[in-house]
Amino acid sequence: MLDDRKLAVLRAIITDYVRSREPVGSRAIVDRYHLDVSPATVRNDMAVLEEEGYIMQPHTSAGRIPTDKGYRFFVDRLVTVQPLTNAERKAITVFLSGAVDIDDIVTRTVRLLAQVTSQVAIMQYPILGAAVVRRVDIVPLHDSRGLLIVVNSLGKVAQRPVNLGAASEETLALLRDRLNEAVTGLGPASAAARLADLPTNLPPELRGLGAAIAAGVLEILASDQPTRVVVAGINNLGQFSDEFETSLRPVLDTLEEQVVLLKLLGEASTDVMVRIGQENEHANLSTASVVASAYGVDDTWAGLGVVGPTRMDYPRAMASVRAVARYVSRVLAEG
Amino acid sequence: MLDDRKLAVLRAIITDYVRSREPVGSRAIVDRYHLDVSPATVRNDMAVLEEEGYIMQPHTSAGRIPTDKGYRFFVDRLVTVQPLTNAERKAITVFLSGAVDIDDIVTRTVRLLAQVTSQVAIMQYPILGAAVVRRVDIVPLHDSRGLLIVVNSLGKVAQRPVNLGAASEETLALLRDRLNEAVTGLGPASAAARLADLPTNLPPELRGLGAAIAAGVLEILASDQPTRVVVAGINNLGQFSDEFETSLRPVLDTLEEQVVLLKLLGEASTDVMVRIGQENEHANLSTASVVASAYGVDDTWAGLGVVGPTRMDYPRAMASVRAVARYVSRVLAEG
DNA sequence: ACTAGCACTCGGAGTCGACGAGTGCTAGGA
DNA sequence: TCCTAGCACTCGTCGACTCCGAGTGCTAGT
Repeated sequence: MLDDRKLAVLRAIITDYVRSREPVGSRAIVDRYHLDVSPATVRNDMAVLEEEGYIMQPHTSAGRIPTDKGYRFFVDRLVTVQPLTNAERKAITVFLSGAVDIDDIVTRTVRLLAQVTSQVAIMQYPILGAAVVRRVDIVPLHDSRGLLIVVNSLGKVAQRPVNLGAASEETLALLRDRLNEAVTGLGPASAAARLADLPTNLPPELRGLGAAIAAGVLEILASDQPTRVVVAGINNLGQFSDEFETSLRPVLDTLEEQVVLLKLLGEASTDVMVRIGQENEHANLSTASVVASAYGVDDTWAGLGVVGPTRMDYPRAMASVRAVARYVSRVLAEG
Repeated sequence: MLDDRKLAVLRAIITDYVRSREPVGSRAIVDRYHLDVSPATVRNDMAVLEEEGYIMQPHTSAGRIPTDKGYRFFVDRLVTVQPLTNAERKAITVFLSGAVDIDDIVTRTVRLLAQVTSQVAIMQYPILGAAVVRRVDIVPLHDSRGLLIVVNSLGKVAQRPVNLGAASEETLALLRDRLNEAVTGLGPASAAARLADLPTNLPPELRGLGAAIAAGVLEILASDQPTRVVVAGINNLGQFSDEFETSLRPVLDTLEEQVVLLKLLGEASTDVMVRIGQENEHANLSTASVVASAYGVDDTWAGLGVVGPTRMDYPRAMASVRAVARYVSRVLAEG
């Protein structure tokens, strides 16, 4: 149905249109890609491609532009993801290796991705479900206020305020030791189970406080799930100010909505996922494409990717997203 | 020089222009503000105002629009900052009071500000210089990797990776105790001084590790200064897509540059600071205005504010920024 | 000091036609 | 059967032109 030349024509149309944002005509194709046929032949091929829904004419007497379906076909069948250049790999590793903690890793990664793709980058905080608790701490601040701190094996530090009443430093030290004995080295689920028993093993006068603290730690363990999404490179949308024709308003709106972004990234696969235009569930993104991948360690994955106009350099975006996902996974595993 | 009526005319021009984004003519003013004079009289006044540089004509036969100088005069002399409505106050307190930690306070505040002003909101992380160290912790993760954690009296938790070599848990417990004895209750400066002595008070075989750890804690204390800036409400720029006529690209670019934003906010005063158009040092912001205020507790202040087109509802923005700064200061002081 | 009247300016919207890129179709050739 | 040359046709873009009206500045009069 689609012979090699037709595929070449489709590829040429997409490539040129991505570069120039202008409809591509038959003559331009034979010129720039020296196919050894005449424009008329290409026109016939284009008629077929249009019939099949891969390309369309914005106006009767204009060249063709790719449809969502065309991009999809291109991504599925015509793309060979080229690996990044050595310089790019180098830049990535250098940039990521300087990070001092998890927050920093995330910030750097998302900025890096925005920069190498010249698109808006989004990244979900790592999901740390598989991590085990390394330490629990109770820190008095002032009056009866205090802070519960939980550190896990991946270096993630979570905290929550707690009311300590009039407990003495000795009392807190005791509680702290008991807590650490109970949960250190356990995953969230088993730690939660142990916490339930904690108050019963305490002297009666400490049970109230112990229960409050156990509840606080439980909250921390539970609240680990709804991770945040970080965005970078919104300035890159500037270059497309006329791209998202109905102004880029809806896209900006969407980028502010954590929930939508989380959902987007939740669909990321271990390789590379591409959602093109209308394929996105969210109406605001019907003129946008998302390229995302999963990253993480062990069996817990979170998403990361870029958002841009459907007219996007998919091979490049896919390569960059995949590379960054791999490198950040490695950094997480090591650090 | 400028009698009452001329001031009224200036105020009318600014008010109408902010609403409609269209040049304001003499007839429109007498109609909408029932001054009891004829359009011709207003025209004479406008001629004077233009001579003085407060307003200008975009085209020979168009109405007038305010200049930066006109806005400046308006802000300095004509604005009476109305307090917020009760509903607004209520919304602010409710929204902020649900925060669980400092990160959360910042995130909520900046979103809130973006929402009530319908502009882009920016907020510097609180400067915690006056806080005292509450606890230092050393947490082994795996292999020789570990994490240093410093908690201060405001509940801010800072962390940094550290290489622990082959130290046993007992060794770490000893170091931990010594560290806490040394610096708990001290401000950053005096804590830093004590840290220098720490290794000399240790058994010889621990001095190396002790020095490494002391250095890490010092880093944490020192790195507290270059605080981050958080941005929210970029989607609100959508409504001004034709406002920043040369596209909003430069503004978006600037919003991604932490350094510039920090500098902007560094100038915030305890009441409200307004920078209009060209008054901004950064060239990218020459068509934008910044309304900022300082917030904080004790004697340490950080900045928070909004960025928008020079055509901005200054009275409203000023009132909102001031109110939010005050409420968040209160929340910080309490929590 | 204000106002009525008037000539003038100039941007915006609408019309028109030339231009050209690109098409689809048909007839002829490998 | 597939490709090509040629050609008539479509239609969007661009510049030139006109018209309209909002808004002005000025002058003379109250």
